[in-house]
Amino acid sequence: MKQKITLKHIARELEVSISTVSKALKNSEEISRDTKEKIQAFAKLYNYKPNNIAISLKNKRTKNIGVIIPDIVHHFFTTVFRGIEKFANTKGYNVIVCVSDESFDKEVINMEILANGSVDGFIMSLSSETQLKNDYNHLKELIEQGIPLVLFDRVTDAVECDKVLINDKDGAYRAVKKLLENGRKKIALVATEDYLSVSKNRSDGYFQALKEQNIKIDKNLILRLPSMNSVEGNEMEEFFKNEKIDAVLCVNEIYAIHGMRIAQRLGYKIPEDIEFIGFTDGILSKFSNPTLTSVAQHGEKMGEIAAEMLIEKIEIENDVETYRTEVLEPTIMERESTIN
Amino acid sequence: MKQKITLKHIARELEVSISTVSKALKNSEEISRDTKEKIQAFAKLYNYKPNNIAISLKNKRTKNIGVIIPDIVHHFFTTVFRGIEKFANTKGYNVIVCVSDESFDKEVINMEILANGSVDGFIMSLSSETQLKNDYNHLKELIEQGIPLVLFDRVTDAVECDKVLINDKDGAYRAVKKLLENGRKKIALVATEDYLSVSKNRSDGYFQALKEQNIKIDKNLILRLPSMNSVEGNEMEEFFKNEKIDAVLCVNEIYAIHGMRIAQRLGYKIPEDIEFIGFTDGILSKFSNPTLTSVAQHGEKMGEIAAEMLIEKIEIENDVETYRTEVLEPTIMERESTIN
DNA sequence: CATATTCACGAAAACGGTTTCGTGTTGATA
DNA sequence: TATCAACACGAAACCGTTTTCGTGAATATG
Repeated sequence: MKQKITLKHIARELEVSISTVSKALKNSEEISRDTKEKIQAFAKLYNYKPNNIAISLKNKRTKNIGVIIPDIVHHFFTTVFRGIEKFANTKGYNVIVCVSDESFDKEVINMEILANGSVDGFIMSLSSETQLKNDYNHLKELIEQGIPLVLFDRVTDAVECDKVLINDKDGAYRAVKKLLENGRKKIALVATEDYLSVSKNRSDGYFQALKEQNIKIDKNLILRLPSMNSVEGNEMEEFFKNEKIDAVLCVNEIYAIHGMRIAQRLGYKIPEDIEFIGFTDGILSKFSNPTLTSVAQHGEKMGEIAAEMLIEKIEIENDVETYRTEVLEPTIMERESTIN
Repeated sequence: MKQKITLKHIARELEVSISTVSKALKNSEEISRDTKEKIQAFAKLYNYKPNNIAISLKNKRTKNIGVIIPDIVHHFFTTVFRGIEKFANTKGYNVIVCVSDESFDKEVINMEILANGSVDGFIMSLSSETQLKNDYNHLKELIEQGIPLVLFDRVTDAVECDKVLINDKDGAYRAVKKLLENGRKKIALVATEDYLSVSKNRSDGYFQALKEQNIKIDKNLILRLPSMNSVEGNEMEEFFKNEKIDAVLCVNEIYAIHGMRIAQRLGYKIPEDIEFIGFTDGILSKFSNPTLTSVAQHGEKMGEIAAEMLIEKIEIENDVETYRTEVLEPTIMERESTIN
């Protein structure tokens, strides 16, 4: 087992000082050609690589960024992560991921652990519990300490920092408008509780599109489900039985796919009898039967932008406190579940 | 912007030495009650938290583990990652993720970067290019340096280290056996090229099950596709047109879902005319139409075990070089695409 | 009263680098 | 020959901890 070699080893072996070795390896003008060549050759031979931790301690830069997301087994978050990772890598940064599991406490703990020197900044999307509690002190403290933070997708107005999100409201608005243009009259909305910022925004878009056409909001056409990622229970089945729905906007893929299956079982033909549009243009939308028209959120792009914003803040010297909010426009991916 | 406080600050403020502060905060017996209380109160007031980097440098332990996977936008890998992250967190470890993107070079580079002090050990799944090149020197060097490594899922016999994988061959074997028991005669296999260890093992299970029933392998019943995650081109369509296939085993979900759609378009009824079984029991299997019978790989469990193995190796003092290979048994999740 | 213990704390080294500043040697210049 | 700059290198501080060892003062012991 050959141990990692350090400057000290090289210095001792070559009978020079540590500083000389350090300078020689950085090709400093201070050191003579001969000495440099000797040291560099030796270093290459023994495959010397500087210790990242020591360098981090010295320049107070870790070249790590912390990413805190509610869930990793989730197509949208992984696409964002891919964007982050790609961009970060090109800039020489590594990514430490923590999963908050939609829990406020975990979010806080993860943040505290990483904030003590492990990372140079954070990219995060709020856990649902955090949004429910509406408590953002951990984020504010971070900013107080001068640690850069970029929020994406699930953001809040309560803290001032860089943000990147998609225009959820507009996405929903355009989706509903499309359904209206297709002649649909009874457009349903399947959403989650409103404390989730994205769900609220999407609902707002739905309302606006209807209002513009002077269509009264029908509470019976709106279904609110408790959990984001599951469709346990038969609320949805009851919902589709009771109504003469001819189109549905769902705030995520799972609701839409599940809704389509129920509709099909109940004898509806998609898209002839009932049209479906979902959010989160993920793998399910592309492979479902029929394929699902879906509002694409451009996760990878979002990740790239978030990483770019963060690294810019990290590497900037002066701390002018100016924050940007980047809003991406969603794209409606038309597939078989709507008439196009 | 309040700066992070250090031992030095506390020492200066309270007019004691740094060592005294350090000891007091660790509740050392060496320090008097009075002094300890004073220091601890001060530290709490100013929210002192030790600097992780300094501690890492001191004890040569980062409490970070590096995870290198071929892709993050991939259900199986994310479930494994979740298992790793969960277990690691309970043990006080953080996880740095790098994506190799199926590229050998990226795998090597990511490894080298992290190996210089950033992590205490690695968990990884080989990139396809690495398996194709069959070059594992980067792994061997790692082990040479005494850095623990755990390989999962896509492993190799060429390097000695801890491994955790599922019995792919047996999963395929049992899947095919089930199809045979259902009376199927023309069972097709849709796989990738054989250099991917998992695809090869699954093919082997397919062969074995057929051989046991003295069924001759029919090359026309085997389709090999170039890419893991895409189904571009119409090879599959041609494949299903030309054959009198009555059952299909696919080495992943995407192939299976795509195959089912084509079969349906061609007028087959699933599962009456043709049965489908896929691998990777992911989100598609649960939500496809019909739902897909699938070989579950227990990714989360796999991740937990990998993390447990790694952390054990990290924290063990003596370096007895004894390696384990843990083999998980897959589970066949029966759904609508087969007759159960 | 002299010596041995205990107590409470500080000095300093160490982890592995970077960087500033000082210094002895060389050759050029006056 | 005395002076000076350039050259090539080393000493030491520093980043923020931990930990060993030493030490002065207070107390206990003979």
